[in-house]
Amino acid sequence: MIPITRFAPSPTGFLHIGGARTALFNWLYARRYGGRFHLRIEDTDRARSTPEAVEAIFAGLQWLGLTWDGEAVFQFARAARHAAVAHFLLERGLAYRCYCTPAELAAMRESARQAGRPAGYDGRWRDRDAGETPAGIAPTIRLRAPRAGETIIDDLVQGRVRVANEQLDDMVLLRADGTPTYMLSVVVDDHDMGITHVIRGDDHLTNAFRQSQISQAMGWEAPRFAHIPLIHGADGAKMSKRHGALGVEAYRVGFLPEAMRNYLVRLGWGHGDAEIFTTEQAIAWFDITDVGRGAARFDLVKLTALNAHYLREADDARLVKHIRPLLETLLGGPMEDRGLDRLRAAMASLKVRARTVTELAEAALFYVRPRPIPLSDTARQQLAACDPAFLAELAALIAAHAGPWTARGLEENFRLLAEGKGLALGKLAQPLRAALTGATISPPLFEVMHILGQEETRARLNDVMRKEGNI
RNA sequence: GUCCCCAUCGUCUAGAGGCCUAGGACUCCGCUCUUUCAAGGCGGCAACACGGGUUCGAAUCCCGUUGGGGACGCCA
Repeated sequence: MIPITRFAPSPTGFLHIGGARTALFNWLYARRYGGRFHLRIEDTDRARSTPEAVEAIFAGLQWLGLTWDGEAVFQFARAARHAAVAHFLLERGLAYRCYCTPAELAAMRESARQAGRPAGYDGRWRDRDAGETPAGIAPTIRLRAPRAGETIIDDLVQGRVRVANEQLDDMVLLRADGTPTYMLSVVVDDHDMGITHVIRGDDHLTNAFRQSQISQAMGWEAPRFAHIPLIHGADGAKMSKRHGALGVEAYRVGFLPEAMRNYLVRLGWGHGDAEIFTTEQAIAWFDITDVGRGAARFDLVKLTALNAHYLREADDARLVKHIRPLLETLLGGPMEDRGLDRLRAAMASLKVRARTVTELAEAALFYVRPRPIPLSDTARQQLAACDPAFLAELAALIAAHAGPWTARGLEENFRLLAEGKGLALGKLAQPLRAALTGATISPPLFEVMHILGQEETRARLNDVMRKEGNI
């Protein structure tokens, strides 16, 4: 069977990390078996759905590279079809009108709970005559669900799960205002869209029982279900929009999409000892039946480690482009071409030292800062502890540097000086590093000097000497 | 309260009865390399929740306990 999957978020907030993984699994499964992956926006909650959230979902999926087939389906637009299905069931006697008020239902739930019974609707309108209908109350339409027996789901992840039908109540299909409920809409849309595999969070597992009852009533074959475990936060509880989850856009600045994909797919799924692999490999290896049943915790530290890896692998020009806006924000203005040239030259050794794009930008900042560059506290201390005469000596060496201004040539020169004075190379490298980068840690010093150029190097050292001399 | 699901190092996982004195990754700690910091290389700490079965043999199968999670809406 060629799978047709779907990701069906409700646009009531950002696309959160758990939703992103659900989308990823659906996408992976469809790709793996040459099927199709659809996007359906479940916007039937008119009060809470927003166009901004729809945009956030589109943007989040696009960022992750999870392209969907065809046009996104907006569920609300199909409300008439959903209502028609409800009426069809009503006519067949497979559904009925219920005239309970919300207050009555609340009281029902309360007393059921007190009595230790399942807290659902008791079916009091299930078999009443039409003549008994109260005036002035708009009814809902409820499914006439089976009362005996059990409903069984053969879940691709959870295995065979069964529940006694007496645990399930007669769910509302159509609200009093005539709009369909989620439960109905999902079943109708999945059917109409030809969805073969419903891959979603296992918070929907109990919904699957109800949905399969609707399918049954309509005489439709229910899709295969695969309920994947939720992602939990660091506290071990469900991560959701309502509970501490961040939207994927919160990660877009600092993380690479390939890192996020790799991280997310490893949450609940693995392929032997494989830790770092391409999306193509993931597609080739992925199978929904291999997904584990235990919930996984979201671990930012590991995501960061993965991101560091992908940062090192990433193309230099791409990263320069990526950090440019961050840098311009830090700088408070546009960057000169000269700065871009420096970044391109420096990126190779900058990127191996950063774990996030944000860190990368911060570490790159000294290259593009206008003089005099600010010094960190530790850099300042190192410089203050330095004999001004020594700094002058370094400056002289720089000014007098003959031959090509290359990392290698500079290193040779400074090694000679160090040897002549009986000093370790670090003794002269550190004050220079502090002066040129404003920090005590940086990419290799002679590379920095090379990229900065002789003039800038000389000037930065001078800045420091003047200031130190004035102390 | 009722129902459902889950349970291997701190975290993510490998493991589908003997290959397990339980493997990998992240974290942490050493060592190495080294002009700083990284990266790299080498090494280390660290787990089958507990109790019963089944079996010649169980991390792997069954039952129970405990712990965790989820669902119980005219939300999705």
